[in-house]
This record gives sequence, C-alpha cells and structure tokens, in this order.
Amino acid sequence: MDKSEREGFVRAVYEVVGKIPSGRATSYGAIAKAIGYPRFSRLVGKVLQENGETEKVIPVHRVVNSKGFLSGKESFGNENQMAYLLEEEGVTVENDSIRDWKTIFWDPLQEIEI
DNA sequence: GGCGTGACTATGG
DNA sequence: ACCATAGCCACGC
Repeated sequence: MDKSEREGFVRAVYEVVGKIPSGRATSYGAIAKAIGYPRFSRLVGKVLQENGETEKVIPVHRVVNSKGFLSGKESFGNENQMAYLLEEEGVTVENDSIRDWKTIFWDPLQEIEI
C-alpha cells in the first residue's frame, strides 16, 4: 500500500465513520470490510488513533472492537471520555464494554444495501 | 531485510 | 464465557 492508496483508505474510513448513527456503534473489522479492505482492521484502528484533530468532527467514539469492547478509550483526552460520549447518546457502557452489543452494532455493509 | 508492536479477528479448547 | 493461539498488515527501529 503506497502513500496515495493509504490516503484513499483514510478518506474511506472517515466517510464510513461519519455515517454511524448516534446511539449506535460499529467495529474496526466491519469498517475495513465495508471499504474493500477486509484484512486491514488493525490499520483502521491506527488511522483513528492518528486522528486527534478531527475527533470533534468525526464520531470516532462509535468505533469499538468486534466484541463491543472500548479498546481505544486510552487515546481520548480524559479517562472516561469515550464512554461518556457513548452514554450521552444512549449507549450503556459496563466494564469498558457496550451493553446489548448485538443490538447497538451498526453494519456499514447492511446500510449500503438499502 | 529481520523483528517486535498494536484502537484487530476468528477459532478451538 | 474465558483464555490461548494463530493469522493478519503497516510501521518503526
């Protein structure tokens, strides 16, 4: 993956993350698959971590791992910032995991079908 | 080029 | 449900 390809990848990630509805969340792997890079879940995580500035524009707190665990919470300014943002939109977080994950989960691919 | 690392995931016990 | 393992891939040293 060269520089320009990676730039496209980054834009695609942001595009999908920006479409996640409030009160819902998705996973790194689901995003990777939706943008045509099914095995790049780790890179999705890295891209979101590098983000920082756009944190206020893009709802990166709505992205967790495949089990609904807030694996990226440490990258937010405050300790419980990620959980706070989720709780604020109605998503309950217990032990750094999203409750009723199967219900909260939002699949980008399913959304594209519609 | 080798090696370890990590906001990952699927699978088997 | 929990833990270990093994694929995965960009990146820095």
